[in-house]
Amino acid sequence: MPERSRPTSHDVARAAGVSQSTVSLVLSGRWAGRVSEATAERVRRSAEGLAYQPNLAARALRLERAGTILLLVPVLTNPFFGHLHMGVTRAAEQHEIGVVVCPLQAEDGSGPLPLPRQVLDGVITCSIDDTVSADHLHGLRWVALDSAPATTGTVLNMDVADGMRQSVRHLVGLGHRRLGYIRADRTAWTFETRYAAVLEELDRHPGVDLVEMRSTFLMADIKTHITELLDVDDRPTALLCEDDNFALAGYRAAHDLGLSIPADLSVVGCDDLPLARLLTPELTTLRLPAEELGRAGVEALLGGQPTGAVHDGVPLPTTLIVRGSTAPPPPR
Amino acid sequence: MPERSRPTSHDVARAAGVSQSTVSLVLSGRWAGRVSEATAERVRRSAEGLAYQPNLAARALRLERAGTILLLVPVLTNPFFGHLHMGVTRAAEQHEIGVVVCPLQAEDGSGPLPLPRQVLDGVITCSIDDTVSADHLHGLRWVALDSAPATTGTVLNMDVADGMRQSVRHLVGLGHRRLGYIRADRTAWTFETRYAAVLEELDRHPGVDLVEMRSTFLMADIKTHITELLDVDDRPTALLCEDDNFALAGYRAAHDLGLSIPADLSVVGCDDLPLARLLTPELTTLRLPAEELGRAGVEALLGGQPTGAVHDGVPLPTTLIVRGSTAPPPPR
DNA sequence: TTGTAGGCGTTATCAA
DNA sequence: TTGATAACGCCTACAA
Repeated sequence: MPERSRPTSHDVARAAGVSQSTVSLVLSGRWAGRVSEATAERVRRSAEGLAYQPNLAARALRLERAGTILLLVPVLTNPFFGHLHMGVTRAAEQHEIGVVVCPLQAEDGSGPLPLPRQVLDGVITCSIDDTVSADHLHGLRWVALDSAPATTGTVLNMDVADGMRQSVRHLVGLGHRRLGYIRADRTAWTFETRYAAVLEELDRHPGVDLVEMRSTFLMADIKTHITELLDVDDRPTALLCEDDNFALAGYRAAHDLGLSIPADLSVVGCDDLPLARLLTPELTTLRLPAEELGRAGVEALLGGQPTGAVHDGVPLPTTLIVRGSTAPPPPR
Repeated sequence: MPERSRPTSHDVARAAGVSQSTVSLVLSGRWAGRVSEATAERVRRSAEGLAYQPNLAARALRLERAGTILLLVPVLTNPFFGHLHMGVTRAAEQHEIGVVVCPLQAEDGSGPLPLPRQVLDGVITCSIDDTVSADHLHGLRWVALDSAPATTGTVLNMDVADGMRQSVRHLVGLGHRRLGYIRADRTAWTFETRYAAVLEELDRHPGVDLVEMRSTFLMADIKTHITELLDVDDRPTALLCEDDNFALAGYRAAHDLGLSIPADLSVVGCDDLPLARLLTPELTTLRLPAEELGRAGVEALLGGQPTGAVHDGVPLPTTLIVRGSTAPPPPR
C-alpha cells in the first residue's frame, strides 16, 4: 500500500514559513497575544491546505494525557450499559475527555473477548469482577462501578440489595408463598449481592419458599431453564428475574405452558429496559440509575477526588416500578 | 493527587543493571539469540518487581502503529452491532489488533454523542453516513460497512435491498394487498436503500398498496406511531419493519387494538435478534450476516487489500427467516 | 512577536 | 552478547 505519511506540524511550519512552535501555538489556540493575526491566519491556511491532523500518540506522550477513557462492560447490547455509557460520555464531555467502550463477553457465549491495549487516561469498569480487570489495567486510574467495595481503588454502587429486597417484599406482600428466582449464571459481585439480599429478605418471611435457577444470557438457554422451572406440579407463583431479558423469556415460557400473566404467574424484572413497557402486560421491574451511576463514575475518575481511597459510601437508590405483571397468586 | 509517575524502561534497565535497549529487546520477546538467558531473566524479574507497564503512547509514536482500531456504530444496544463487534474483534485478534467501540447516538435521543479523539490505526464505521465520519476520521485507514458505495475508500455491504424484496415477495405471496411499512427515522444509506428496494418490488405487484410511517428507535415513539398506523378502518394487513424492535412494538400495538398475530396482522422484522424467537408467535424476520460483515471489514482494513479502492463487489447475502408471525391476510 | 532547543518513553540501528 | 545513540511528532520554556 502507498500509505503516504501524514503531514506533521513541521510540514505546516515550512508551508507557512514559520517555526514549528508557532504552528503549535496557533493550532492549540493558545496564541492570544503571542502570535500576530496575520501569521496565525497563514498557519491555519497551511494546515488546512495540507489537511494536517496532529499525531495523537506524540501529543499523548508529550502531554502525559490521552484525552480518552475506556468504559469496560460485560456486554454491549444490554440497554443498561447503553444508558450507563451515556452518563459517562456526557460527564466526560465536560472534562474534554472522550470515551470508548469495550465489552468483555461475546454475544454468543464464546469465551471472553480480548481487551484492547491502548493509550488511555483511565478506565471505568462496571459489573465486572476486579480479578478480571486489575492486572490488565495496572497503573491506570480506575473506578469500578457496581462492584465489590473491598476492591482497591474507588468503587461506586447502586443499592441493588435494597432493590431486590423491595421486589421480594412486593411479591410476598401480594401473597406469594413460592418464588422462582432466575439468577444470572455469571460470577460477579452484583449478582452475588442480589442473591444474598433475596435470601436475607426471605429469612424475614418464614413460610415463603424459593426455587432457584441459573441461566446464561443466551436467549435459548433462558427459555429452556425457565420452562423447566415452571413445568412442574408445585410451580412457583411468581418469578423474580435478575434481568428484564429473563422476564421476557418468562413471558414466553408462561405462554407456552398456558399460564397467564399476572393471573397465574407474577413476574418481576430488573433494569427497567425500554422493553419493559412493550410487553403485555407491562413489566413490574426494578429501575437502576444507570446514567447517574455513569456520571458519578466520571466525577470520581476525573474530578477532584483522590484515587486509591475506597468509596463505599451511600449507594445510589433503586426503585421498584410496579406495572401490570404482578398480582396476587391464583387461589389454590 | 500524588500520581507517582510510572516506571519507565529506563528504570527497569537500572534495576537490572543493563541498558534500556536490552530491556526493550527482552520485553518485546525479540531477544532470541541476542541476549543471554540469565540477563533476560534478570530483566523480566526487575520489570515485574517495578510493575513496569510500557508507555503505549511512546510505543505508538515510535512504531507508527497503535494496535487498536475503532468500531463506530449508531447505537450500542442493538444486538446487530453486538454481533458485528464480535466479528470485528475476533478477526482483529488474528492481526494482534484490539478493538474499541463508540456509538454516535444517545440512547435517549438527546443529540449526537461526541467522538473520541484517540490513538488509532484505523476505523470501521457501520450504517453511518460518510458525511458524519469523513472529516473527523481524516487521514485514518477507514472501511465503511452497510454504507453508500460511492464513498471514498473501501465499502462492504450486505444485500439489504434483496432482503427487503424477499420480505415484500413473502407478504405479497401470502395474499397481502395493503402493507404497512415502518421506516427508521434516521438518515442513512442503509434505510434509503431498503426503502427504494421496497418501492421497486412493489412496482412489480400492481394492486398492492403501501402505507408508510417513520419512527425513531425510542420505544415510546414506536408504539405510538404503529398504533396510529393500525388504528384506522382500512388498516394494513401486514407490517414490514426495518428493525426487530419495531416488530416488538407492533406486537404490543396489535394486542392493544385487539388484533391477533398472524391471523389479523402479519409482521416481518429485520435483523433476526435473539428477541425474535422469544416473541409469541415467533417473528418472521430478515437475517443479516452481522458477524461475517465484521470479519470482512477487518480483512479489508488490515488485510492485504489496497485501501482507497472502492469495493462495491458482491454484497453479503441476507436471508428471510420465516416463522410464525406471517400468514395469509384475514378474509374481508 | 517569533524561533531554538530539549525531552516525553519507546524501538531500531549500529558499533563495541 | 550488550550498550550508546538517534529518531518518532509534539509541546513549551526560554532566548532572541
